[in-house]
Amino acid sequence: MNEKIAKIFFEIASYIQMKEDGFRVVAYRKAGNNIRSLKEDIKDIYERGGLKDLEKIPGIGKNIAKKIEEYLKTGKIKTLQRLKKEIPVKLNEISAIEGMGSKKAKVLYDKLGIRNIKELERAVKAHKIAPLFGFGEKTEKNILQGIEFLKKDKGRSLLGQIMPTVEEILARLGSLKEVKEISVAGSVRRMKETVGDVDILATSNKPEKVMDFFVSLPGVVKVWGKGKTKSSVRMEQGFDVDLRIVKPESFGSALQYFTGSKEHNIATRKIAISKGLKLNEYGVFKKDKAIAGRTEQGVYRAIGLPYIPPEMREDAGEITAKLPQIIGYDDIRGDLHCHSSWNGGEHSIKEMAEKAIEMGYEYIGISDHTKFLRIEKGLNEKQLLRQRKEINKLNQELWIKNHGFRILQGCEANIMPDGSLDIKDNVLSQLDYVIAGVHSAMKLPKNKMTQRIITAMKNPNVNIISHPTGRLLLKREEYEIDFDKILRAAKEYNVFLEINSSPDRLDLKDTNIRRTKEAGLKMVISTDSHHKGQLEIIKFGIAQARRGWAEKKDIINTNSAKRLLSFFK
DNA sequence: GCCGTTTTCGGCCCGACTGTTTTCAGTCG
Repeated sequence: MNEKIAKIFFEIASYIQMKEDGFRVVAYRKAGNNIRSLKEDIKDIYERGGLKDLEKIPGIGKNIAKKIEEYLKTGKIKTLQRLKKEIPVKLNEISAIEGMGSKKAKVLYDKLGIRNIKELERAVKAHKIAPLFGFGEKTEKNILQGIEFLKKDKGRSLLGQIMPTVEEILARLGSLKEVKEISVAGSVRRMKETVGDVDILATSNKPEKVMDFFVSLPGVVKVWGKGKTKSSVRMEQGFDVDLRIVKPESFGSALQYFTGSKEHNIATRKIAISKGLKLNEYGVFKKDKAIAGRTEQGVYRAIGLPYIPPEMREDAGEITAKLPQIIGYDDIRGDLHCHSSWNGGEHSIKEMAEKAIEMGYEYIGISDHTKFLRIEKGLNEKQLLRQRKEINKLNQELWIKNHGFRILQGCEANIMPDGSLDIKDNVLSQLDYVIAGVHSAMKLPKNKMTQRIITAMKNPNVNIISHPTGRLLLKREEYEIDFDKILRAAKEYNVFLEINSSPDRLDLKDTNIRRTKEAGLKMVISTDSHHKGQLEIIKFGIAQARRGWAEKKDIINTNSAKRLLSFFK
């Protein structure tokens, strides 16, 4: 519910912004952000304490509290409906294009009557945009590029966005006594960074009952089809879920078949054929006799292959190669990229550390933004040194010592366009480690961008490059860099590349992870948490590392703090 | 629209970058 209500307030803010740039816009955005990061469902808060408790949430006053109540009671908010009626522009759609916001959308609507992407695309192609005041040739080109980019990923969602819903569906179905076995399949099981639809597989002696339950799950907005073996629904977040019920003796082979990838399946079927066998979703067959199918392990064994983890099933050599022992989901011993309340985040260093201890970590690295990033309340030299003192003090406290835990201090310094950092070296050298990252001027030409990052790597204080290629999934391309040159420099200057676990980054991506590993370099898996709950997204970074065939030894934060720090020497 | 050991009114919201302009608005982080 929180995410849904937060989105509505962001939407209201954007519609208001079409007309005016005022503090109301900021207020609605702030409310949206605060609702999004609530630990408790806002519905529960309301049901327990009514309007009064809603108003206790920072950024939420009388007015917005009332709107939340209105939504919880009626399922809509009149203000938003009125705004949409007044300006019938699909703002969500248009502002999904990089570089497009409320103001530009307003001009396009006023001058050309453009209401959605389709009309916008037509206008761009007819060159009606460039002559408008404030627009031009470049804008036209950028819009077209943005639209193409959106189309390419149309219908796909971020894995991290849908995962909570998937896990909930699995839990609900799994709790039915009629369900024997259950598993997610498809690209979700392969932990692909974006997914089209969700496939779930189950066995049951009462399929009708399970299907009845499935199509009436909370959040289902449309039932595409419902049968005894397959049902398909649309969830309110905009993705589809298929549930298939198969016979127990075929569960393994069906799981193998529906997990894919398609290319991996073609390759495995060829292997089967070469051994005089037949592999399909019902099992592995010798002549007409099933010799496997009950379990996935059995299927791979029957065709003479080792068990291949789902994350590796992309026909990227996994069939023929000697499989590495890829990193496990429990191998990480600490998180090095975490922001604290010093950056305006919700949680103090202590709270972040407590969460890390709860997760079984041995250390946490606090790496707050530095001064160039004003909006993130970036720290200056003085503040970093003050933070150093606070961390030293915390490390002396019993609750930390008793856990053998340690807080490390880093920072995430900004790499300026010339490759310099925004913090003086004599301060950087007093931290336990330094992350450097690009947060501005992302459209530099390839050689300049490459040189910029390499210059930063040359700084002897720099240990890690955060989100090295700058991509934002479904939104922004990587910036142009010569990745091989970056790898060579990383080796020469002993710098580690980050695998950023944020579901919209996952940067490095799987193929770059593999290249990095093959170049003989180690990496670090981090969350870039701005909130203690986000420490849990490490699983998406680990998944990406597994997709890139990284082993435990390739990831430096699978080591103890002591060993880890020795890598930075 | 929210907020208050200065306050119930008057602050809050910064800077770089881009693509437009010829001094700046819009967007993004």
